[in-house]
Amino acid sequence: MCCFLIGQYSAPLSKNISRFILRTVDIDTLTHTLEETACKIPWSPPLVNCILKRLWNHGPKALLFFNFLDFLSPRRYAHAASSFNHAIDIAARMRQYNAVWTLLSRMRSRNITPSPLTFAIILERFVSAGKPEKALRIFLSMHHRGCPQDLSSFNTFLDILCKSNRVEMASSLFRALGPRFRPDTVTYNIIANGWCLIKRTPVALRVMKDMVERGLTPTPVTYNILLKGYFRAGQLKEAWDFFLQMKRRGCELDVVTYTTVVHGFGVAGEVEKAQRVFDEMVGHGCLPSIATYNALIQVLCKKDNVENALVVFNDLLRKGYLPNSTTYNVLIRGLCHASEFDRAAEFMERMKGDDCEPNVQTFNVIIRYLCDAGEIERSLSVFAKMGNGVCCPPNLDTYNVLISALFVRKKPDDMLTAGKLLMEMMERGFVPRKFTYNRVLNGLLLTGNQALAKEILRAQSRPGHFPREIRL
DNA sequence: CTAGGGTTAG
Repeated sequence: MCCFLIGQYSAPLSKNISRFILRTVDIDTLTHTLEETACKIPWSPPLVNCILKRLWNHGPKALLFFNFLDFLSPRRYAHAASSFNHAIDIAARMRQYNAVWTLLSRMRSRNITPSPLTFAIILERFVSAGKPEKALRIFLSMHHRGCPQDLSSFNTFLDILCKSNRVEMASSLFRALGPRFRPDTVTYNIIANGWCLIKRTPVALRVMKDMVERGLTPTPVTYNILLKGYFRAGQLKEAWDFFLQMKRRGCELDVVTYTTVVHGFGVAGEVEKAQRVFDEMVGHGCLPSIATYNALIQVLCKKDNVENALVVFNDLLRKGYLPNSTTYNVLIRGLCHASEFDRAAEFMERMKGDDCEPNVQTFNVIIRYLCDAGEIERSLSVFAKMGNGVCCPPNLDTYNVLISALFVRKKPDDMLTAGKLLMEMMERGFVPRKFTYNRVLNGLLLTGNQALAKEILRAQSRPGHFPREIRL
């Protein structure tokens, strides 16, 4: 009963708590209030995870909150493994690697074994921060930290490398360690997909052949990977032939296959062909999913016109499909692209009715297009609608788009705004690109904003600062 | 977060 209630209320409760945390600027007030109210809140892992997700784009506060709960007596609350994973993910994204290791060892001292997921998170962050060799060392030694290496963690690591365009490294690792882990179909699919991601479809085909020679049977997933690869590489004819061959040979054509083809032809400008494949799939016993609709809508927005996309949107509603946030974001982008900002705003309102709240992407699209149209003020007011980060915290993209837009007109005031945004993003735990950082700093110095420049320099010297370095 | 399809421009 108790669990049921907590589960039921954890969404609104997490919203209130995370709003309070985001709103409170003063760290001592924050800590005191948390201390005073902690005993009245029914902490549970789902609730804590919910809050951590809402604080995702404010890393320092997320870690502060995590840390606060971690120091309550274990009788009152003890973090679950999943919460540790979230905290580790957040720390790693802020590139606070010391904090990552501290959290990992604290996890073990609380008798929680780091799971393969914990390591997947760590490996992913190191690879995407441009440190694949470091990631490799971590992978090779993870059994010393309580997590065994097996085929599935090997596959995960290969996949992480491939998704960050490190196929060559994945491939040589595959050759070197393959015998030890006994690769399966999944392993081969991951590597083939890796080559497809960098448009090397012939190599992907070779991997597929190797797989067959090794006695493994390709699955529908394998074929879909290759099919998508041809489209991505711009090999339309090969893609079409491959699709026909799949049909001829009686391969299972599933909804993913059709979505790939609709999207592939559409973005290549062959809208009619995309539409035809979309129309024929039902006759072949395959119902479109919302993703298929999203693909078609995006294609019409990009290569045809928004009004036709809206026809398809109304059609899916009539058929009883539930649009998701991607559906709305695609349409909103289409409307923005046609400079229909007011109608875009209408759709943003409409989202709320369909229980998909506008998300960061929604805001980012509108902010981006407004900036492109030179409407900086309007863009900033949409940014302010993110509730100063209380409703929908901005992410790295939001700041990047806005800051670079502030360099277009040569207004001194814009530099001041850019400086404030840079300061804010750093307070929220984002690591600005060197280029952005230097550009804003120079801009501030040239426009006589020495004070703010100094403040930024001070903040820079203590990374992850809010309002002082988070101690773990 | 052991593999495949929809969101961001160029």
